[in-house]
Amino acid sequence: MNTKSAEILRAKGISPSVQRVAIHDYMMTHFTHPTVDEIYRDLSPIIPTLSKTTIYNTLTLFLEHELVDSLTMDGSITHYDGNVQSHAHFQCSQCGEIYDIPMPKTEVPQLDGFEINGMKVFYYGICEKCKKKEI
Amino acid sequence: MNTKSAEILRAKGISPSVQRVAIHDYMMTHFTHPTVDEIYRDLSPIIPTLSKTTIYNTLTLFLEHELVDSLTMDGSITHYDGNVQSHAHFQCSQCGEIYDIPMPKTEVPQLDGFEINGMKVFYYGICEKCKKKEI
DNA sequence: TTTAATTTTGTAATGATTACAAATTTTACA
DNA sequence: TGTAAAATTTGTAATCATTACAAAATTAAA
Repeated sequence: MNTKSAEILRAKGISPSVQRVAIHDYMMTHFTHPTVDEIYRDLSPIIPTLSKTTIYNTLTLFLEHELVDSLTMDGSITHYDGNVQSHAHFQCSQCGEIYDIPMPKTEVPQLDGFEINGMKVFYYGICEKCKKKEI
Repeated sequence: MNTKSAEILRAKGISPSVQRVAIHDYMMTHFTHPTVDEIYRDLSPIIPTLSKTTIYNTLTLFLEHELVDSLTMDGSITHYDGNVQSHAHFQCSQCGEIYDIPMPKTEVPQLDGFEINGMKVFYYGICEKCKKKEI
């Protein structure tokens, strides 16, 4: 039971159950943009009764409290990101890996009457590793 | 049978079947970011035997030939866009509608050894229509 | 404690997408 | 033009991610 995660949850008014603390701690130590399945695979050995429904519920709760972010870069699987600082993402179309990259500076679009409260920037291409394999 | 669409397909080396021409023509006249279901709903009265599988296959083919673009803004449904010119998108979190907006100018990120060949920019917020309803 | 509220769990349902094989249509060319 | 081969479409079934839901377990409150 990670005390740091428990405190962060309590500070948000979220009661720190074993599952929530474990998932929060996982997200704070794995900035690998995991999917629900990956989290389940890694945590179920530690919490044998853990169910995927709990992971879905918990991540939705964390999203509402802005403790995590979600991204769907390829139209099928939702990835979660424990890094909620502003940054962009790059996905390699060869190996599928998602990399964090700095958020490019942009002017805020002028949309009269629209309220903007979020932005996601995705880049696509081939990563260095896969580039090297090509040769 | 739209001649213009048939020609565009032929120019790409795609044989212009009735279904492909109809779907292409639909995308060139409905810049509403339709889903497969919406396309199916609108075209099946015209082509009664049309199947969703064909729509999926055709859109995948069009994606490969860069005749359309796809976007998954909310993690669940894939929307297709007949406008392949560079532009960004805004989705209203209230009504779900997707708006085209100009692509903001950005510096290209410096990623040594990475090959970038695509970029997607999504904004989220509340659109003018829903803003007015709030009052 | 006892009760109420919250949280988790497992199963079933849903919804989008893909696999696949049969049927149909199109294309190539004799 | 006729025929065979290739390409395309179709419908159904399967898959995969996600959600619904109600029962069980846990936690909090009185």
